[in-house]
Amino acid sequence: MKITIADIARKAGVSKATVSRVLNNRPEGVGPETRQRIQDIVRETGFQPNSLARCLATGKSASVGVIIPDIVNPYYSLLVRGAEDTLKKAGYSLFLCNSDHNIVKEKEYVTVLIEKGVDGIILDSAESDCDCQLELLDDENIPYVLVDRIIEGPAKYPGVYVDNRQGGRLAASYLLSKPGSSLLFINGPLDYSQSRDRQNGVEDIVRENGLAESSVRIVYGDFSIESGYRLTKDLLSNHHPASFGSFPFTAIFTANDLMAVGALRALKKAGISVPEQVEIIGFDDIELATLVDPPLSTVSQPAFEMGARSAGMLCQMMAGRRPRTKTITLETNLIFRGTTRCKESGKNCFSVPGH
Amino acid sequence: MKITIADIARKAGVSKATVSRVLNNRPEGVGPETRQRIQDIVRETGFQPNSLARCLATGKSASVGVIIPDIVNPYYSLLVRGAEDTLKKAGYSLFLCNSDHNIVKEKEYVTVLIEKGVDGIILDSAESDCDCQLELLDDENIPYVLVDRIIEGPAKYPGVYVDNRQGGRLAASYLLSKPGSSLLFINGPLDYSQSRDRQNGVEDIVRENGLAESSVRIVYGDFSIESGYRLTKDLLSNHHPASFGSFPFTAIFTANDLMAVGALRALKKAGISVPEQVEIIGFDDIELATLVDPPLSTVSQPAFEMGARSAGMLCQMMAGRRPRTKTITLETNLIFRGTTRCKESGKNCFSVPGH
DNA sequence: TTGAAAGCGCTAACAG
DNA sequence: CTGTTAGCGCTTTCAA
Repeated sequence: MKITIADIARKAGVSKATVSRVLNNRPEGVGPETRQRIQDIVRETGFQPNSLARCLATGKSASVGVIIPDIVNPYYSLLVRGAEDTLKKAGYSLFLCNSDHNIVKEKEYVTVLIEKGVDGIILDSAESDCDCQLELLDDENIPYVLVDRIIEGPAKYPGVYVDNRQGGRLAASYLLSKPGSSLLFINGPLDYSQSRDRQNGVEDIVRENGLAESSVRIVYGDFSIESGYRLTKDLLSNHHPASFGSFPFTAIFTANDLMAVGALRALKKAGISVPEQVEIIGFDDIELATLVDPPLSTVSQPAFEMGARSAGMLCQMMAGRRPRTKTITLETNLIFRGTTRCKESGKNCFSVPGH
Repeated sequence: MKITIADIARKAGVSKATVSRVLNNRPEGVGPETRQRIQDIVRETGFQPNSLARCLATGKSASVGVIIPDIVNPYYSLLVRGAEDTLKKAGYSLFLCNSDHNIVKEKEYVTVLIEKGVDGIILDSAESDCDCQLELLDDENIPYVLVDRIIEGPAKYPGVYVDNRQGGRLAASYLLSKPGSSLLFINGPLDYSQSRDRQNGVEDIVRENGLAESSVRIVYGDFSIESGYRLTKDLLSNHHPASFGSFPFTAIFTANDLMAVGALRALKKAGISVPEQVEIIGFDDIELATLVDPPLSTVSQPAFEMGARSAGMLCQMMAGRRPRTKTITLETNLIFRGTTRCKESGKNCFSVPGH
């Protein structure tokens, strides 16, 4: 950071103000040949303005913070990618922050980001019942948009979500459509709003179709492959030992793909064929879903788009415009692959046999 | 960004300088009770110093840029995670930049980062024969460390790499250890230094053991699952059609895990059993490697550690110390899983049968 | 059309 | 121990 605007001004025999004007492409206030001369000098010298100084002067930093639980999780890395792409187009840089699902780290990051003078924040919060970070942001008047995880509170916060309840409905409604079907729902921890919503979705279906309570059993994993495996295996061994090769449910729905992969593995190991004997539907549609054998049917979440949309919304807010809508809810989609008997969304998979 | 150091100073009845001293925990120069009083006021008011202003004054920004090809690739996200963790500990924030393997974008980002006043840059470069970005950095006297990809040039650049040649040797030496073995090496594009090095490694083994040239065949994919699949399939169908269920090589080595997954799939589809008929070794050790069936044996790269080490090195440089070593080369490891007949590193898998 | 000057919020000598 | 005084590099009135 050697050469400054003052150097350019001196070389061009003008004032810093004039140089600043051409640097910022202000149409008025500079004669064409003066402008040209300055531009030439800038090019020759390879001068790069110090954006820190500019930010100090203007009060905006052209950077935003993105706080997510963990970039290593493909769902979040896709989301971040979506955000970065649209942010870059709008001229913003991105501070990446991994909270590890830890509300303390999350708050630390919010503080750091405020100090850095970010113009806005995209927050995938670690906790759904705590809005103290948001108070900070509100105090400082820094725009933010929530993503993925809903924070409950008196006020409605701007955010981009996916319709998790609808996703739950989609899966349950397919899996329970055939008479006599029964469902094992491996959900995530209930302190995630996503888990609660998805569960509401499957309960909707049970209720709306007047199904017996016993037709669905809900257990809780921790979103890991291992927990999906273990929970499924537990049911296999607790089941009557004589019935090796059978399973007490006709289908499994899991709150993410990783647990579905675990369940699939447990079933295969027990000699139960998928989807012939048991159908499986996951949630997320990560790349891995297409790579297991058979490829996993799943409820897809548009992670990239969520990142992009939240960034777009934030840009609006940073530009001073109130966004058109305070929250955006994206659709989920049921993707039929190899773990459901129905293989394509095109066919009418929901029709009850015999009708 | 409302309340400033001047406000605090006024409230405490001292000068800005004094407030600055306690803010920065300078031990000397402030009386204990003055210090206490100021700290109290800071706490009450929830004052957060503007780090932009601080940076302008000190000339350092406490942030570094990380440029990688694509955060969606699990290898890079792990690397970034490693960097972030150690950077955070040292008090730095991280600007994330995805270059998409595009040298133009990469240069853009280098420029942006310089303007942002980053204290340093970690660069996983998109091109191995272009060092013009580095000139920029050198001009500005901004420390940087290269990672993963070697940039050739007159000077040796500071960097953290993995011993790709050694990785190639490891795989080839196992795969070619048995008499009569032959190897299909599915490499990546040769304009990647990694590809060249890995190829050198397998060629080393051929030469050192006096094997026939024909014992290894090299083809080139693009690191995608699809290319691994296609390249393997080509060899299957070009092979004598009558010999369905056989393969012209006893083993496959691929330059990354994704292509190995593709190869595995092609083989399975052709009814060739892995590892009984053909052994496979990949490269990288991404999570997916453990999830395919059978789980993939592979040469592991310590992505997280590479990120962490490069960050550590950069911190040294940013602190003004020359790092102990200019380049760090990390070891690769051969991980035996299900696609090799040998299943554990513990056993002497390299012994020639009959000895 | 251009320049002078006053900051943006903080740090860092240098004096008291 | 504490205050004064300059800046850091750029933007932005307000005059000229």
